Amino acid sequence: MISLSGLNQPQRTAAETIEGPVLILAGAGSGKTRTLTYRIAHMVDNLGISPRQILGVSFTNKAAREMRERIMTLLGSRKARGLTLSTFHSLGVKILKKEITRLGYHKNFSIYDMSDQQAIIREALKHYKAEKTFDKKIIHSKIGLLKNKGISVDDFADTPFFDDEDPYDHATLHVYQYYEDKLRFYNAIDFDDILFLTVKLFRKFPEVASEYSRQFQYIMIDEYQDTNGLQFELVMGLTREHNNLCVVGDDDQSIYSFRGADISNILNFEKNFPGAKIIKLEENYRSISPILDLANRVIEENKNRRDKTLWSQKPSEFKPILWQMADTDHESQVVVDEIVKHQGSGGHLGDIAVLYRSNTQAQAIEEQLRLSQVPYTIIGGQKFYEKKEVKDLMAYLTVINNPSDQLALRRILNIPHRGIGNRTLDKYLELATQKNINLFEAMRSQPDLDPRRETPIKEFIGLIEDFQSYFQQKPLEESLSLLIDKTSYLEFIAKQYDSAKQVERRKTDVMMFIESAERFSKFYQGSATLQSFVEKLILQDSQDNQNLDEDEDDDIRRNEVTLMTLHSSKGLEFKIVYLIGVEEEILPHKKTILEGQGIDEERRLCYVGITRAQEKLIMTYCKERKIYGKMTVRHKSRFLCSDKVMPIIVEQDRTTFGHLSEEEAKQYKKDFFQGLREKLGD
DNA sequence: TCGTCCGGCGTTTTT
DNA sequence: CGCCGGACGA
Repeated sequence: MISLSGLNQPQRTAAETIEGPVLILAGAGSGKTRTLTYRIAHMVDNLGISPRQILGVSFTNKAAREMRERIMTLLGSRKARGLTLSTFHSLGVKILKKEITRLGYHKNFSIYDMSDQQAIIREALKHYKAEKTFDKKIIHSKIGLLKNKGISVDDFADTPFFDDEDPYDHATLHVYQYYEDKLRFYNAIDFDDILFLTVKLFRKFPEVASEYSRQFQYIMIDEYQDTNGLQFELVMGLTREHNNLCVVGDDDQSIYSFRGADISNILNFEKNFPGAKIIKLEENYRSISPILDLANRVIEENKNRRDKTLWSQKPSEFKPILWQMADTDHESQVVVDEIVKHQGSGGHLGDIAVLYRSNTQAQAIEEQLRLSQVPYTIIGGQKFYEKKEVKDLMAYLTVINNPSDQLALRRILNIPHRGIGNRTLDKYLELATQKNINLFEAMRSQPDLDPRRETPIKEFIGLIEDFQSYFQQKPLEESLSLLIDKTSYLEFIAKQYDSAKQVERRKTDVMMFIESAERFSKFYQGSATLQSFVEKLILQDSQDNQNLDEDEDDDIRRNEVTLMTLHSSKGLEFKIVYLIGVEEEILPHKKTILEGQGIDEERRLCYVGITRAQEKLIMTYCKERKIYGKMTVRHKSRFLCSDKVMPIIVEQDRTTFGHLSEEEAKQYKKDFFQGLREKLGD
C-alpha cells in the first residue's frame, strides 16, 4: 500500500484523480515528478490497475528514465513490470516497428537525422532550376514545420501554408516531393516522420489507434506545454477509446516554440477535453521566497497565461542581485572571481551554474575559468552519434541492416579507401536509375560494370553480405569488432589525421562505440538487433551517453561549475545561479525585438533562469559589449526594469566597486590585480 | 578533387 | 570579428 500522506493537498488531488481528463499545472519546482510517480504507484498498488495499461510519455530519455527509477523505488521492480514509460519518439518507433508495413515500408527502415535530411535537400535543390537561388535552411525548416503540422506533400498546395505567389513555396513543394520520394526509395524515415507516420497510420487505420488506445487505458503526458500539433493528434488517437488523459505542464515554461511547440495545447486543454479537471501546484520546494517573488513579478507581465503564483516556506533576507559590469571581460572576471571565493571558503562547485541565452556567451566565462583553473563542464555541444567516426560505423550497420539506404551506402562506399570513387559511383547510379533498382542491387548484379573495379566491388558486396549473417548469428559487439577489424578502420583513422592526439581521440570514440554496443546487447540480450541498436543511438541525446559511460550516481554532482544555455537548464536546480547577460538584445534576443513577436517567450526564458536558483541568484549585464568586433553601448533587460521588480532586487554597479565600502574596495582592487599578475605569470 | 578566397551573416535545439 | 558555404581556380 502506497501512502500519499507525503504529498501536499493539490499534489494529492492530482495523484488521486485517475478517471477523465486532468491538467496538472505544475509550477517550477513544485514537485511534479514526485506527484506523477506517486500517481502511478497509487494506481498500481492501491487501485490494482495493471501496469500494462499505463502509458507515461515524456520528451527526453532522461525524464523517462528518472520517472522509471523513482517508481521502482516506490513499487519495486516486480510490481512495476509492464509499465510503459517512454519518449514520444521511442513510442512512435515502437508502434511503427509493428505496423509500418501497412504504410508500405519495410520493417528494417533507417532513421535519418538532420545531416541526412540536409544532404537530400541539397540534392533536391540542385535538380530544381529557377532564376532565384534558395536557402536550403529555410526550405528545410519549412518542410519540418509542415510535417509537424501533419501536412503531407500531397496536401501542401491546398493549405494556407502554400502561397502561390511565393517562389519559395514552389521550391519547397518540389523539394518536399523529391525528398519524400528519396526517403521511400531508401526505405528511410526522418525524425519528424517518426511521429508523422504514426499519426498517418492512426488516420488511415483508426482500428489500429483503437487497439493502442484500448491497451493504454491510462495516459500521462509530461511537459505538455512543449507538445506540437502532431503530438497532440497522437494523443487524440491514443485516447480514442477513453478519456483517461492526465497532462502535466507549465505554460510559463514553454520555451520551444521555434521547434514547433504549440502553447495553445496547454492553454486550450479544457476546450479540447471537456470536463477536464484543472489542478494547480504552486507550492515551490526549491527556492527561497525572494527568488520566487522576483520570478512571479517577472512572469505576471505576460498576457494570455494561466494565473499562477509560486510560494515557498523558505523565507530569507537575501534578495536577488543584479550586477552592472563594464564589458564581457569584466563580467566573466567578476563572476569567476566570485566562484573562486566560494571554492576558497570550502564551497562545492557542483552547486553553481552559469546560465546564458546563447552559447557564444560561454566563451568568455570558459576562458576565465580555465585561467583560474576552476573545473567546469559545458552542457550541450556535439552529440555522440554526430561524431564522424561513429557516423561511419553506424552507416556500416545501417547498410548491413537496410541495403536500400543509399545515403549510408554512399558514405561508406569508399571508407576506408577501396578505389570506388565518384566516377564509379555515378556509373552505378545511372545503372540503378535505368533498371529501377537500388544502388546496392546495381552493384551486386553487375560488379564488372567497370572491369578495373570488379574486385573492390565484389569484395565490398561480399563484406556486407557476410556481415548480414554474422550479425544474425553472433553477439552485436563481437560482429562489430570483427567489422572494424575486417575493414581496417582503425588503420584508416590513423592515416586520416596528422596529430597523434587527434588519432587517439578518434580511436577512443570507436572504442566507446564498441563499449556501448556491448552494454546494449548485455541489456537487451536476445532482442539486441543491429537495427534497434542504431535506433537507440539516434534517439538518444548526448547526456544519456555521458551517463551511460560514467555510471556515476546522479544524486551528487561532481565538483565542477556547470555552464549551459537557459534552454538546457529547464528542469534543473542549483544552489547558486549566475544568470549572465540579462541585457536588451540578448534577453530578450535582438531577433525577437526586431520581429516584435516572441517577447513573451523570452520572458518565460528569463523566468526559467530565475527559478533554477535555490538560494542565491546573481544576474549580470554589461554597459558595453563587443558585437561583431564593434564596441556597443548596452542596456539592462526590460524584464528587470518594471516598477514591481526594481524594489525586490539589489542592483550594484561593479564597475565602480559600488557594492563595497571604500576600505573593502581598496583591498579588492589590490587582490584583483595581484590575482591578475599571478594568472599572467603562469 | 582539393584548397583558397571572398561575401554574408550572426538564437535557443528535449528527439 | 570570425566562421561557414559557395564559387572558382590549380
